[in-house]
Amino acid sequence: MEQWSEETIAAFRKTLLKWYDENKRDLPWRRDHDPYHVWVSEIMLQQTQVNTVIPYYERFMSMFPTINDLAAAKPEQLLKAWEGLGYYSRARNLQRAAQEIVNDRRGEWPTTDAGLQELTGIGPYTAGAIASIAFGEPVAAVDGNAFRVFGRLLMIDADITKPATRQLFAETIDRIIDPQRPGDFNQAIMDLGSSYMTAKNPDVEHSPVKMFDRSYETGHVLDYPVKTAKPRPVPVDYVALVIHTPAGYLMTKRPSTGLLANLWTFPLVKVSDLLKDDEQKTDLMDVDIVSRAEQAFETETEIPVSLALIGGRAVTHTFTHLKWQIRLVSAELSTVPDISLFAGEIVAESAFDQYPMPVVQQKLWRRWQAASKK
DNA sequence: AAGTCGTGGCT
DNA sequence: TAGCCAAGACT
Repeated sequence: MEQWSEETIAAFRKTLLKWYDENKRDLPWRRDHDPYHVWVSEIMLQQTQVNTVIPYYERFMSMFPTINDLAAAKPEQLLKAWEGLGYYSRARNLQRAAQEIVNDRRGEWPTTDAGLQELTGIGPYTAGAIASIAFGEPVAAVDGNAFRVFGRLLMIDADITKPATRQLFAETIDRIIDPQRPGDFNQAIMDLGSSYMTAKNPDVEHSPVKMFDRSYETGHVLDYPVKTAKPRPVPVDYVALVIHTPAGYLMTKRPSTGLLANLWTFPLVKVSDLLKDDEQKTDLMDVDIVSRAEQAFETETEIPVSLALIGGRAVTHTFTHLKWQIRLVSAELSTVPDISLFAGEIVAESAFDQYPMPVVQQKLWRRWQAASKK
């Protein structure tokens, strides 16, 4: 990898910050340096694009204007505000950290990189971002942009998917960051990484720092940053149970840990759980799926139902590591059953907007609506 | 160290 | 389409 002289570092800072001063994006969380504003935006922006975050951020700040409002909010209200944004543990950890600050620290923020990392949900990147932007600490904020920008500028050959590599980048950037304007420096790197130095279609020719870009000079822009590919999502078959009663639909709240924690969906049964140990999934016809789902459902709930398969292709929903393929089966009940043994509620359609539901449930609902209107 | 944890955009 | 990719943290 390249090593920059003090002169090069000084020139880079000047060039980068001049460009930033003239071209920085006007984003809702850049109106001030309030740590609460910086923090909420940084959590939302984890693995999420700016354009997706903006409306969530605006709505969130109107619902929870201060950290005290967030600390005191009902968890279900918070989850509703996060609905559709994904990585829902972020919302839970956000409130935990708010309570840590409000209750344990008398409302006083830690003001250092190290202190911020002690808060729930704040890791090395987010701590660096808050410390530099809100508190002026000259510390790197090593996110995907920093990996990409400095990986290319300096042609750093370390694999960024390996945890140990983060330290190498942090040490490298800590020597380059402008100690007078660390927050602006880090944000300038982010703006650069989302404009001229994107992953797929970079425009280095017009980049303000192209003179500093060793990968451009040598024709290896797209070879950086170095990373190993992630495994493909694993297909998993499910059956969704659409139980309609005069009072509404049977809905379940997912467990408080794991995928889509605490969100509400139609009851979902993994098809492999319906099979005997020696049976192969491909041996079963759809009618078998229905009868077995029925048996499993009544065993668990004692709710008498007669299920019918909703035809057509499965609803598919892909997560980072899983690909759910869901077939719908339905039952129309003329009376409201006793669900006291069932971990869920019967929810009127008019009350759906009060329950946080993941996107996959919204897909199932649309498919059910389309099928039931035929 | 390697898996887990969402969603939408883009090619 | 299928496969990346996007301001990561936690276990």
